[in-house]
Amino acid sequence: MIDPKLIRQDPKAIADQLERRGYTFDLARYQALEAQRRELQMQTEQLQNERNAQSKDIGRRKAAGEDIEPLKAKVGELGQALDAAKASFDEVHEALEALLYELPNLPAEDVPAGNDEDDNVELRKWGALPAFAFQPSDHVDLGATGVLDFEAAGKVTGARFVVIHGQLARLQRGLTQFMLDLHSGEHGYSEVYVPYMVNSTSLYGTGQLPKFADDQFQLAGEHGYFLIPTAEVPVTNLYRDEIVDYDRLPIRHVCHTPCFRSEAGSYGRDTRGMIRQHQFEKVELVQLVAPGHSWQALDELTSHAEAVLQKLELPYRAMQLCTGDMGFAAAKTIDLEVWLPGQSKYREISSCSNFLDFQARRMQARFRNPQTLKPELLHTLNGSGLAVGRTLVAVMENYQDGAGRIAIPSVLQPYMGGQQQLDLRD
RNA sequence: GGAGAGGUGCCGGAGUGGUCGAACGGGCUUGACUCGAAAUCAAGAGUGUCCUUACGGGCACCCAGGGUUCGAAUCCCUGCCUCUCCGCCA
Repeated sequence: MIDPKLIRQDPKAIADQLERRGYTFDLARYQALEAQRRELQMQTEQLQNERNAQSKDIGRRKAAGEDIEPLKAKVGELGQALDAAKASFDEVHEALEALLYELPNLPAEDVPAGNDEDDNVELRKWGALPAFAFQPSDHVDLGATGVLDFEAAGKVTGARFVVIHGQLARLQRGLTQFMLDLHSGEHGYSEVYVPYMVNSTSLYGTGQLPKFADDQFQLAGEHGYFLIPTAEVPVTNLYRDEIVDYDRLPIRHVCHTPCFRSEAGSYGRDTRGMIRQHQFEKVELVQLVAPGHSWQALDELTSHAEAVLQKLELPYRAMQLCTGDMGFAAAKTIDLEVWLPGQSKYREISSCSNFLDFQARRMQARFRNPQTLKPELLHTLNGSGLAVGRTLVAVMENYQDGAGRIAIPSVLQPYMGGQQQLDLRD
């Protein structure tokens, strides 16, 4: 969440910055609530002060053997006034908190203004687009031999799931292994295994709740746990309510999990194939760093995700998201889009964001400043490195040979028993 | 699933109704000693929040939420979590 002090200091400036990303901050409502909060809080605390003082006095007089009954009655009345004041304060305070929890992060200054993905800015392109001597197929047609079975998934579960068979399933596993090995071996990330279900507090921490409850899968039953929409949630929340030593920074984790998303509100989109599924595999990069290091960390994290695409020799471009296309918690986001010959389009395969202290404030994820010895909020970042399902799609489409086979990128061959190609008809 | 024990500050660990934001020990900071370090000695230091230009002051926080009371770390209820034993089980 945005620093409440900052908002109090200059609500108009905050409203202006939020307006950049298309969010209208209800200034009048905020200012009314804030004025009430201030008044009621001062009143409540003063009453509390009085009650505390008089109760202590009772203690003293009792010890001295005095008659305390009249005093007890008097302080009892004070207590009732206090309860009433406190109830009003709680109500206003809660409303104010709710308002603040729904505010998206402020976009960083250098984020281009815009409404949607059409206003995103291309930062760079990498790799030559593959030239085919034939009309390239998309992954659905390539997998139609049965290795990608959407019908079976529909029977077993429903729409937006997939069953992957044989060598292709192995290739997806190989991709996952390759990414984990690369990030942990060469990029300095520590691998971590986490629960695939989380409690609601964790989702508040990273910002999926309260606003995006519809995007989550919640389990029935007494716990009401949620299936994770991304490893970002459990991994970042590892540091909720923690004060980490400065010399442990930066914290870097790589984590492979399945991700579960309801995809509410995207009913008509990407219904074909495995681009948009309710369940997909992802290797996630998460960093927690000292403030002041986070912008550099974002560049590094992005380059780590790019390294995967480069080693797989998949052409891609890096896009800076405009204010209107960024996620709720992000101050700045760079998307990586991989080339998909089957669609003749670049499609998102990674999204790398700096959240500054927005998530850390919600989570109270802090470190101890070695100079002041005081706890301060960390900065959090994350990015896909990469979305494995979509990477599998990209490998299939870019490495197809027009005869039902796909070449296996050389970095993946060790994970495929040394095979150089894969026959989709097997 | 059954039975029991427990959750206190950065860590360990006292505290069973008032003067307890919390003994004691460790760790930490500063100073003394030292060429320097270690050891030792002395002093200091929780977190959040509100008011205040500041100085300073208030309030809250002993797992969480309720309750009893003039007053709760301490008593009662509920929940969550941890540990031990029995049963079951991948």
